[in-house]
Amino acid sequence: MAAAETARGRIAPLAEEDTLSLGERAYRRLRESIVQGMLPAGRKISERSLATQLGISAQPVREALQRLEQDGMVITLPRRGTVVAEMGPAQLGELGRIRAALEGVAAALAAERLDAAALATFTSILARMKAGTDAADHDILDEANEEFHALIHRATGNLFLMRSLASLRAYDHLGRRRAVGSTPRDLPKALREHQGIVAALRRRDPALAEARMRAHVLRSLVTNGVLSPPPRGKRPP
Amino acid sequence: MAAAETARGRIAPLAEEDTLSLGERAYRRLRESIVQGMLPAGRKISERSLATQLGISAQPVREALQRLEQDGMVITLPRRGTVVAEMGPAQLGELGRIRAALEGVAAALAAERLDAAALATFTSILARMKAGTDAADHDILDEANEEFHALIHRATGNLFLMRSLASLRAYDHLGRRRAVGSTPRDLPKALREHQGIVAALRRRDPALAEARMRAHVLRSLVTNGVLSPPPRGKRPP
DNA sequence: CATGGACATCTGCCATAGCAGTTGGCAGCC
DNA sequence: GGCTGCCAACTGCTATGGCAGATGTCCATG
Repeated sequence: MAAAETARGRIAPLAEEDTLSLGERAYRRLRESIVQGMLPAGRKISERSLATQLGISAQPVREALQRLEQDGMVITLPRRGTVVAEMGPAQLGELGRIRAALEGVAAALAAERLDAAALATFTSILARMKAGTDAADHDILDEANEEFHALIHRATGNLFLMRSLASLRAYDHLGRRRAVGSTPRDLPKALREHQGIVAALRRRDPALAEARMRAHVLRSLVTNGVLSPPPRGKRPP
Repeated sequence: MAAAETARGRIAPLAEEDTLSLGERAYRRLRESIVQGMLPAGRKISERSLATQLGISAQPVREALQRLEQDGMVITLPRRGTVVAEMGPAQLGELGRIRAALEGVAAALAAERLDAAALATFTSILARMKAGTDAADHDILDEANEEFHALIHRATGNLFLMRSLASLRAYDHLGRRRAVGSTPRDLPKALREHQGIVAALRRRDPALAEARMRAHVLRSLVTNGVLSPPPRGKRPP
């Protein structure tokens, strides 16, 4: 992340590398700037000034801000301004629970539509997860985990689901900060959960895949500190 | 009820009906046109021609189309055009299952945050539902049902959830068409489900409220024909 | 008749300019 | 000093124009 490395709140101009639209690039840049910590909550954002900072017009910036508002990351009051939304622990927890539910539905849909090629890819991903777990290599684990979920999302073929989950996963890096160094020894637990999900997918059992995926995401959120209590049912035995 | 009815000397805020932005109005108009059946699937939409039809500029139309693409209702191919997305029964079913999951999360969150005033409102809504069920009055039932869910959504206080559910509920009128005249006699069943959900909310039992809400939405989708099979568990005792 | 290439025309995308509503502050009055 | 009203400087919002890329047609060429 060398390009966007500037003073706090300052956004570097957009590089003209890709063929993506300016609005799309501005959207990704801004979302990254928010979840990374620059552009803190409550910060005022002006279409014009931000446009000059990015070296583009105000129109693509406006589109990016509207998409960010759809994601809940900014709030714009008509004729008054746009500010970065406050994201307290409570709201992060709610978004986590929403994401857990959606990941569950995605797993259920994937269990019905997955083809052989995707199932084979899971074998490779699980192998890398095993290696990363044994070596306690967080880089490998994060990358494999990303592919794991992305593969499931893609397998659903549902654009709405993919878009929603992409928006929600962006919040991950916001709530994970405090627990970055912890992750004591529940890495094997996460591995077993992933294996269990893949097993359910192979059996083409939507209900089981959904239950396991949802439980996995919820537990992951708990160990990462964004979801404080295990929301256990009221029957403790 | 007079809108400006406040304390002596107090002036009520202005209603914000027609102060909506052109982009927002174009978005709602287009979404309505799609779910109502005009603008059928595959129809090409041009920013410019649509702008002249609406009597506005191309920029607000563009914003509306982008939001519709986020909702999955249109697909725009860069430099080639924007077309109304195909919404087959399979996709409508998927969106229904997504919505069922999100409504469940909304019910769970509402069970934790609901205040006394909202709980009192549920009593009134349930009474109207009872009356509508006895009279088999679909207009009353639809309106009460709308308020029922909207109240739960609002109680969560989660903007992301509310936006997503608002987008998903728009598809309802797309899939319900064939079953409009049927609705044989499961109206009492829907009433009991609503009552059960409210009971769970009163007990502040998030897990129970979620399970009941999700089951209610899924069954509603089945009787409306958008979700064909009852996705029963694989143990048919 | 079949085929290929140039041109008119369409598309989404972006830049510029100006509008109307909001805010903050400063002068002027009580 | 405290309050009122005005003005300049913002803000988001919209209109207009023009850009490059994609499409379809038509004529020249084999």
